[in-house]
Amino acid sequence: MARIKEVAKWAGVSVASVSRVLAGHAGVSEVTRQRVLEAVKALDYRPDLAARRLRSRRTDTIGLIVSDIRNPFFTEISRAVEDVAYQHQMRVILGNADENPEKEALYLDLMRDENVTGVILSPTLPTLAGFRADDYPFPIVLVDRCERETVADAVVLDNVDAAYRLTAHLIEQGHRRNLFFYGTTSATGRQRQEGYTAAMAAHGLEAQVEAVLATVDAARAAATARLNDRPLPDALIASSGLILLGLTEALQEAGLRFPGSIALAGFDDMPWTRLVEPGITVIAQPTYDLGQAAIELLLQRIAQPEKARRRVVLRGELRERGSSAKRGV
Amino acid sequence: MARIKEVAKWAGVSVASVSRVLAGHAGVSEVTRQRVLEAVKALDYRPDLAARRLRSRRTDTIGLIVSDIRNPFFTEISRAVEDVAYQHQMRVILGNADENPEKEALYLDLMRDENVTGVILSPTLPTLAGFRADDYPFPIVLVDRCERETVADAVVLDNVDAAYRLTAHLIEQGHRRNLFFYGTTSATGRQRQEGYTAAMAAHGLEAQVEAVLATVDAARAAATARLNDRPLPDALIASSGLILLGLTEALQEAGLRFPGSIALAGFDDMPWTRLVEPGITVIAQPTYDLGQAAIELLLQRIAQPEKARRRVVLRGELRERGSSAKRGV
DNA sequence: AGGCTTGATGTAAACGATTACAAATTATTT
DNA sequence: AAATAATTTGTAATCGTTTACATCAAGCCT
Repeated sequence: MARIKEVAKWAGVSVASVSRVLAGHAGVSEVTRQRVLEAVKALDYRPDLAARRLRSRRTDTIGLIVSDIRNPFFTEISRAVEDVAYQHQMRVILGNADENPEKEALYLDLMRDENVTGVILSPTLPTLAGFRADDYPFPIVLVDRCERETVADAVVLDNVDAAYRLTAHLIEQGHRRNLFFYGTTSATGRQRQEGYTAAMAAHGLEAQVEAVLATVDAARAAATARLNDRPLPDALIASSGLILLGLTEALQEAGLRFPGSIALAGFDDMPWTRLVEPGITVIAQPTYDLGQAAIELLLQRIAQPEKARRRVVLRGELRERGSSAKRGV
Repeated sequence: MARIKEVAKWAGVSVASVSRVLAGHAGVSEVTRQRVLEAVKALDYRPDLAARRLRSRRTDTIGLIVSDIRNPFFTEISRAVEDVAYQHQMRVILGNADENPEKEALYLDLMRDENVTGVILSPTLPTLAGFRADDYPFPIVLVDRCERETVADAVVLDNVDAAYRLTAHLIEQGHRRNLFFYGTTSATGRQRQEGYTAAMAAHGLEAQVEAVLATVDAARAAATARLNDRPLPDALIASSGLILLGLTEALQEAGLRFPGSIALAGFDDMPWTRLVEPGITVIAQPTYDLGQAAIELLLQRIAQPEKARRRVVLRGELRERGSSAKRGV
């Protein structure tokens, strides 16, 4: 394996010149530049990243901490982050925190050990409480989950608005007794619940909410329990994709068809929401865009550490499908 | 930020002793061990990973190269790999090669630059052709895709067997004219096609196969075209989750119900295969186990480079659902 | 008691790059 | 043509560890 020393010797220049050429620094003549490039090619030289990182104190690595990569929402975000990162010759280290604040802290620690250039984080509520980006030795961009106050750069959906529109749509379709299921561990659940409640109130309807763990199983169990209510709710609303899956399973197990027996709607457009007949009405999140925006915001923050905090808010898209069809009178 | 030097001074020992204690090396007395540990805690010392990696020439990092993390199959594999890796204090670098051999080569190059300890790779067919693990400066474990010859450590499904069983099941249910869709870019498609063909032949039936790009869109388009055939096939079989999704969409768009108009079955059990009524019959792959086996195999290979090559073969599980129900005579 | 292991510790040389600084060369100005 | 500025190059220090090797003390054996 060739080292910078040998490249320098081959090209008949000093190691400094080689380093300068490879770093793209100015102040090196065209003739040596060419000679160095030739030597690099001839020897198939690859700079040793460990050495570079040690001396330069830059790792060109960013950390991505999410709850679970298997959640399609985060899968897509991770893909976006990786795409952009690699375009900028940066690496990504992923952490699955499983909605567990301790694991989040653990991974943040690990990111410190790795001396990452920056972190993208989708925090649980406990971590978010009292969170200050300044407490960390690297820039942090929050994604998906963030309280109102601008305590860190963030990229989020307009959750209140999206939930409002989804709920209003159901009401317009004649569904009045709508039961809202939301996850307890993330800030989005709360915000979406707010939007739901506001929409209900705006139409003079009483809000009914059910807080559950943000997992498929918990949602299914909670829904199954509520399906014994009489009269049945007009509609179930899920504040996330995992919960929507749980509700759908519960309805199917209970033998309830939608929208005939009960209407259904929720967040996140997944492959199957179109497929489950007659299609499930959802708010589609611009997931890839969220991830892309997050890393681009992070890269900007890295380039300009003193710039004012920013908060990017994206809008969800209502996709009307059969599951919310008009209620017969 | 504390350095090893300061820890040594605080503890009243040499840097060598500190290093030895932290590396867990033998030959250090209990009293200095304790003193060093105390100092580490007091100064909140974290060894600099770049320096460590430079000097020790070990990165404790493994590379994972798959086609697309958004394919649930690989999402799950990646989660398994990361879980085990972190348990062993190792990092994971992910590469999405998008079924593109050039990108695969690019990521393999990148892994070399990163001086990774090992790589887990799910190669395309072109990369697999003439692939030799020995050509790389790190151990490689193939996952999911691998030709017969043992040219590298590998963890795969028994694809021929699984496809055979799936096809045989359909035939037993009375479906005789079964059309098999498989992806052209991966070795699994071929192997599954073999199993399918063998099962058809064993029952005196003629195989009918359709090779498509392994994407949802390509599968949907190909299926839509074939749905004009008269008479219709008795059943469609998909050789992968993405293709199965495409077929399902095509059937739904064509207004064909299964198993009434046509039966359906395929590979990969996904959240929605249960949900799309009356449920889709699939071969469930032990995805997490595949990933886990792959990294464990890799770790063993790293520990014992000279050990004989190994090939782990896992078995798929047939999950019978409504979509393959008995055909009325 | 003196030589010989054994075990614990310290010293200093790596690892392979980047980069501050000095030196050398060339171009520009007066 | 000398003085000055600008550009290009090289030397050597440095990043923070690990680890080969030397050293030293203590225990054991004859």
